[in-house]
Amino acid sequence: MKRRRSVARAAKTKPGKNAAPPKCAPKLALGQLDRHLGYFLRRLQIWVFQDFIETLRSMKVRPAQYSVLLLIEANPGRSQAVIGQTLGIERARLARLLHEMERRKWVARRASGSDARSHSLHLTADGEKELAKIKSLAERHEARLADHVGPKRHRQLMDLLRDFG
Amino acid sequence: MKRRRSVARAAKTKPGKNAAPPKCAPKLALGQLDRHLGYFLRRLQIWVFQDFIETLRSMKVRPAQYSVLLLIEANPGRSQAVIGQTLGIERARLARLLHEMERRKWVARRASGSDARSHSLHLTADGEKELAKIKSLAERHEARLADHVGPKRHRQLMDLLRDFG
DNA sequence: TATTGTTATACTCTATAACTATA
DNA sequence: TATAGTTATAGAGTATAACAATA
Repeated sequence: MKRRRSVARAAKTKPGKNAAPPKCAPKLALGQLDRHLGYFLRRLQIWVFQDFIETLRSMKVRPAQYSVLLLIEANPGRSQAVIGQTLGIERARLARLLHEMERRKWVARRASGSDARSHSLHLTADGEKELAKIKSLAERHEARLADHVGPKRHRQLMDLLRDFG
Repeated sequence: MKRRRSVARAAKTKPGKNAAPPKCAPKLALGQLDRHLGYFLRRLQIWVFQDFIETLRSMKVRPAQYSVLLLIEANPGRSQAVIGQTLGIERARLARLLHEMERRKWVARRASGSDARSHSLHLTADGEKELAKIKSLAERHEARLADHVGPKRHRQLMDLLRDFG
């Protein structure tokens, strides 16, 4: 043993794959984990995020960005505070997120008429055009998800989760 | 406006609350978000993690650590590779996670008899004692979760999510 | 005094690369 | 050559603190 303190210093020799290989599942006992809804929720959530990110890689859009774009589209002119509260995104984080989307010319922050402190958020023409493409990829992702869990289970989960909260 | 470049430099005056206030929900239109299972999955997942972390704050145990402890308890002697694959935790991250748990004297890494490269993982007596406390707190969290979504929905979600995968 | 948006910092988590010891 | 475990680093995401402008 003794494998510590002897490390890489940006030597760069070969690519070297390190990602978790598919392999056969080892099938361990889950113990108490089997009684935690959060565990199963999280397993599926990981799958969803990975598939979403993979499916939308060409557009370089992450789940949080996508949700912000959709919310601005459905509620143009609202403030950052309201968008952030609805999605549960910290206003500090949302500020940086929007800065990036402004840089990409997808979103415009205009002065609010009623309150000089707040910005009113809008999609640009470019943003709307790009969002159309993004939405079609997101639909492809959703179809894959329905296929992954089974169409019936997909519908049941949607019903259960949507009409609470 | 013009609120950029004029910033804090560890001035430290007052605590100042910055966290998202509860407030009344602004009730925005969700648009296409309403058709994405991942969105609702994530909303609930965020609630679960926050409640779990809060409930187990006194033990300083996070969800990933908890899942590793349970899996070692249910499968003593297995290797890091197998534990990590089962939980979907990168081996790099698991190594640091276990380093921390070893420091706390909850987990012991022993040499494997069959393969000198791998470690076999076990709970220490201390680890088992602490895990008992942790599990009782985790049960309290699970009860709160059942209360949050409703006992019936909790059971339905568990059934749907458990028997797939 | 409180709120909106901003920047900064620290920590967790994920992903990847590179290294060692061993197979 | 491949695998198990380690360390390092970079990027998201979360949480918190502090600030300027405004209410």
